[in-house]
Amino acid sequence: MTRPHKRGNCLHRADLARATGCNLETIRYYEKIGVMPAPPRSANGYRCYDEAHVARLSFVMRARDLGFSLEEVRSLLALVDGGMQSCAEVEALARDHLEDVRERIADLRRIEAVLAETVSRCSGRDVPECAVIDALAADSTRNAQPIRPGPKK
Amino acid sequence: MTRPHKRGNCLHRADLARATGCNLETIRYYEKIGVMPAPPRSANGYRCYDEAHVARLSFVMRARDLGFSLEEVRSLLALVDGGMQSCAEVEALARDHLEDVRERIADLRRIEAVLAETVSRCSGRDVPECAVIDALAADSTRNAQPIRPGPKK
DNA sequence: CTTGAGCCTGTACCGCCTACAGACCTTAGG
DNA sequence: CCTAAGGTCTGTAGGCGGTACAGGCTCAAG
Repeated sequence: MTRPHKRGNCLHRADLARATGCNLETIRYYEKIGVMPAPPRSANGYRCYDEAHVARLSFVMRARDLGFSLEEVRSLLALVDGGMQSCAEVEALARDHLEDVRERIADLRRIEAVLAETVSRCSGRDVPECAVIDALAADSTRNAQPIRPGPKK
Repeated sequence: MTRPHKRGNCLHRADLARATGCNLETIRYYEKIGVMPAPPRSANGYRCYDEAHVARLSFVMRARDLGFSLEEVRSLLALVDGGMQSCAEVEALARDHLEDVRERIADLRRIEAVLAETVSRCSGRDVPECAVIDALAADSTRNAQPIRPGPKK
């Protein structure tokens, strides 16, 4: 055994971190913002976690992996904790999030297209003309107003 | 004319904001972090911008729209400012960024697939069983270690 | 006894802004 | 001339989602 500190069947912070793959400090952070409950403490003041905490933090981590914001995670947890009369609410939350994800994908694909097209026009030679710079410098596609638009009340 | 304040042919912060679509406060922020140069001031202490500032900030905004980080923007600007002997360096930067964008898309598509599949299994009825919750609670796919892995090292 | 690991707390920092407080200046209207 | 409205200035706080470090305990092993 390399493990120090006797523990009365309780998991310390590092154990919880290892069990869930969560960063050590993040556990404390989640406690501070109320995503994880403040666990009981053992006599020395150490946090004392159990399997329920492992399950909850794993839940949180999986939700985060799927891109749910902490606010969304909080909502999910509230629905789970609240006896969960309704799968429908959870589903709505997940569908909203799915919509967000799809929008982000669409945004990135637009960016990808512009970027790929631009890069493809690069000569690759060491000359002062640069397609990328030109594309960025060209006053096209951006949504700016003309300067001093005249009497605009 | 609705515009207050006489200006000796100089653009004030709000003018620059309007001309570029940039947020007013962000201009000050970009100056603070060195992405925009500190402009000359007129007698009253107001920042005094010109067309060159409009061009530069537009450049920055377009790069940001394409998802370049401010650090990357700084590099692009340095290459532009440095006489630009080499389009190759700019191209490399843009290609790297394109790679990043593609990876982010791939990540999001994986998330989308899981989310869509999970949501599709929802009953939609007001019942305690919920495919989303089950999926999040199931101790599958995440990269955690077993608790107390015994003598390790 | 000393060393080292692990834990505790609080706080600062990261990127990228955004917003507000409190002061000053300018201009138009009465 | 005075006032009100709006622009500008500065510094600083907040927000997301953490991450990291300093300074101080406790604990177990050598």
